[in-house]
Amino acid sequence: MNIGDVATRTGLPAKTIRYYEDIDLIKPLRDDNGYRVFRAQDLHKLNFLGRARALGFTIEDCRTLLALYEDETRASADVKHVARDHLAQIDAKISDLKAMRDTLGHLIDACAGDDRPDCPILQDLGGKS
Amino acid sequence: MNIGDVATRTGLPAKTIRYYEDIDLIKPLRDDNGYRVFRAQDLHKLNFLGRARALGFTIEDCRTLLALYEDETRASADVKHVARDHLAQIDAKISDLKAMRDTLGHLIDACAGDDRPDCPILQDLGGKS
DNA sequence: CTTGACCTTCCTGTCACTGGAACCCTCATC
DNA sequence: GATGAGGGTTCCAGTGACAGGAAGGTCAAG
Repeated sequence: MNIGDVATRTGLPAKTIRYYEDIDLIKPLRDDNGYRVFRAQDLHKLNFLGRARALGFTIEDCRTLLALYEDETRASADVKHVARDHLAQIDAKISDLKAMRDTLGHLIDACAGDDRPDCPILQDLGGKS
Repeated sequence: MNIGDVATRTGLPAKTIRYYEDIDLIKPLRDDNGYRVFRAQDLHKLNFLGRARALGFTIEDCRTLLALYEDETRASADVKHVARDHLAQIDAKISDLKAMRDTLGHLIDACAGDDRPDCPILQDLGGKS
C-alpha cells in the first residue's frame, strides 16, 4: 500500500507519516521505484500513534508506548507510569488555563466594550491594580 | 538601566527581553558602549507584556494590545474583542484537555499497574476497543 | 593588571509537524 | 510519441516563543 492510501486509512497526513519514518517510529519497505510500501503492521502502528497523539502523548512517549506495546513481556505498571505522568501534565495545564480563564473572564466582564477608551483589561495589564 | 536590572525587576529573562526588542515590541536606547538602556516606559511595557503573556495572549495579541494601550483614542470594544477571542481559544483548549483527561483517566483506572503484561491502555491505543 | 560579572551578537535547538519547490513514476488519452 | 493528471520522492524553510551556548567587548574592584 502506498502513502496516499495509508494517509486516507489512518487519517494522518502523508507529511506526518513521512516524518514518523524520519524519526524511526515506523519502517515501511521500499518498492523498486522508491515508493514507500506499507504493511499491515505499519498501518497498525500508525493507528496506534494517531490515537496516542490524540491523547496528547509526546512523540517520545509514543516511542516508549510503542516499544511497550511490542514487548510481550512488559509490565503494565510501566505503561501506567507513563500514562500517569502524562495525566499529571494535562492536569497542570488545565489548571493553568483555568486560572487564566478566570482572570480574563473577570476582566472581560468588567469591560464596557463600547467606543470609549476606558478599559479595565488594559488597566490590569498596565499594572494599575 | 541595563538589561540585568530590568530582568530582575520585571521577572523576565534577559533573553526574552532581547527577543522582544528583536521583534520590535520594545525599543530601548543604546549607550555608547552598545549596552541597551531602558527607560521607565520600557520597563512599563515589559511589565505589560509579562502580564499579557501570563494570561496566555500570543505575541501578536500582545502587539495589538500594546498598540491599543498606547492609543488614547482606542475603543474598549477593540480590546474586549481581542480578549474574547483569546478566551474562546482558552476554553477550547480546556475542553480538549478535559476530554483527554477523561479518556486517559478511565484507562489508567482500568490498568492494574502490576508486573503482568495485560494493559487496557495499550489495548485501547492498539485499537482493540 | 587581572578577575569576574556584566554586556553584546550570532547560531543552533526546541516540538511536531506544514508548506513548497523541484523532480520522478505511472497510467490514460490524443 | 507527446501530454497531462495525479500519484510519489527529497530537501529546505518556517512555525511560536523563546533557551542554550560560544566568542568576544566592557567595567568596577582589588
